[in-house]
Amino acid sequence: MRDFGKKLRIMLIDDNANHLRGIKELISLETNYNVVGATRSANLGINLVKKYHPDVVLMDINMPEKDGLQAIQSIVKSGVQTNIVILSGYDDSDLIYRAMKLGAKGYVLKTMASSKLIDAIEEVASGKIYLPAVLSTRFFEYFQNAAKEESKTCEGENLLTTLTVRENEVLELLTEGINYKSIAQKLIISETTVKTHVNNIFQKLQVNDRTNAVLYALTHGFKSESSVSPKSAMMSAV
Amino acid sequence: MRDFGKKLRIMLIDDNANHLRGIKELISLETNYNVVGATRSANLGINLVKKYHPDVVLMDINMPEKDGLQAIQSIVKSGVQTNIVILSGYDDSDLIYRAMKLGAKGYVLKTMASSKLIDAIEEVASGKIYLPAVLSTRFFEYFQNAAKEESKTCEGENLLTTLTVRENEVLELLTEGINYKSIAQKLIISETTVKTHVNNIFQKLQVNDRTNAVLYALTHGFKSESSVSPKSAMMSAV
DNA sequence: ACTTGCCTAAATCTACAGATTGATAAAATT
DNA sequence: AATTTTATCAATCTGTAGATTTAGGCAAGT
Repeated sequence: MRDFGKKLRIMLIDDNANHLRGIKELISLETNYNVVGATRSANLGINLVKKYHPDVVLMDINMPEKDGLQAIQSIVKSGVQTNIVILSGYDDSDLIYRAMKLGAKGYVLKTMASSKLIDAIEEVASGKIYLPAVLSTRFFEYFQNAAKEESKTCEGENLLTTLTVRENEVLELLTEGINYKSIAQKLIISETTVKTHVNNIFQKLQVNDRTNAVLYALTHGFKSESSVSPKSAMMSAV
Repeated sequence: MRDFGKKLRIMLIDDNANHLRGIKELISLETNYNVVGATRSANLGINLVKKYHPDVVLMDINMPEKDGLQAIQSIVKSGVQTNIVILSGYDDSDLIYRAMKLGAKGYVLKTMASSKLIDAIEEVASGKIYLPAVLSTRFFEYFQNAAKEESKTCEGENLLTTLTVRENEVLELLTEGINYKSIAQKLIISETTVKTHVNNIFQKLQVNDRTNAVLYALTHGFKSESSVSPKSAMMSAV
């Protein structure tokens, strides 16, 4: 939680000198903020963040030297506890999506009123997310679209449901890339029995080999019985 | 875009009779809304939505008969163009996450001021997302956490980067579950060359067979060169 | 000129995958 | 009681996967 007794330490990163100065002046007007760094270089900015651990980082996302998204990643990966607010000229849904996915806590357009920037700083500093309604809508455009695409692969008579309990067990081991012999040992049955099961699985999943069986399983939401917590495994797009 | 000349057609689904009545009365106070249906049954509600195509569906997410999340899924799957606003007593981050992922356009807590509900209706009816700041923060708690978990699997010296261009091409075909002969035909090289590449891939990825190579590729964010648009493939958690 | 890395390829060989057929016994359905 | 499904196993056979070794051509860097 934010300590109102102390000034918020803020870091600015923007390759555009004019913007940098403008923002700096804007923030200087606020008595309870303290600009601990301002730089036009993304790489330098990242190092400064690591050194000074600011409460909030205001960062442009369009920088020539280093991609803003990469910069977010670098800072997040570094483990420094800070709150990144993206300053962007664009409201592309996928840019917003990626920035937020990488761990940005706020996103503000440069065209927005400067008061929004102050709002953003306050919100993220107190552990909240700041994403104005317009940008939130943009974000969800991408997010829900991606989710829809994904759900398509799970649709249409999921053949996995036709598998018996035993076949599920076998398939689970198959998806771990284990060979017949090891599967037989793990399930304490003979290797030929395993082969029988695997063949039945192939027929049910309408594939010809284990690689395709595993692919089918993974792209159709196969979950092992044992795994209680459904591991999230959203991917790519980053 | 919303046509302000016509009244917004609204559907209510809430298993709690008192809530249902309360919301109905609340909405009736607004002159430009038209409640085209109100039911305590989730299943009936879904059918009513299919029949009457309301502009907005206000739906409780805690219903005994059918899970609210499933209800969202049913409506979205049906292809009916409508905007679902979730009414919930809980602000669990994963509940919000799942509801939004399934395609809900708004999320309002029952404890919130009734004016928020009106706001939500207006926003979603005009194609926007309505997610109050508190709930947005909750949503991103889950979202960013999931993304972090995911990124872990991609971390640590991604061996995929060590692959040559050609090896990448071969690996891509491997991940499609194609055999040596077909790969050779597709790349117009001999089968033995393919084997050589595959063996090199195995060594680089530190695996012994194609199944494990494919598994490694899929769990470490393998992307083919050709795929321009990064297909999102976020999964599970639903 | 020399080294290094990549793509290509052949030959050989072992081991495992996968197809096929057939059979038994228990369990669940009807 | 009769039938179907499931789980188990055996034997056989073909094909492919994958390991290994050797090697030529080619491009890029030292």
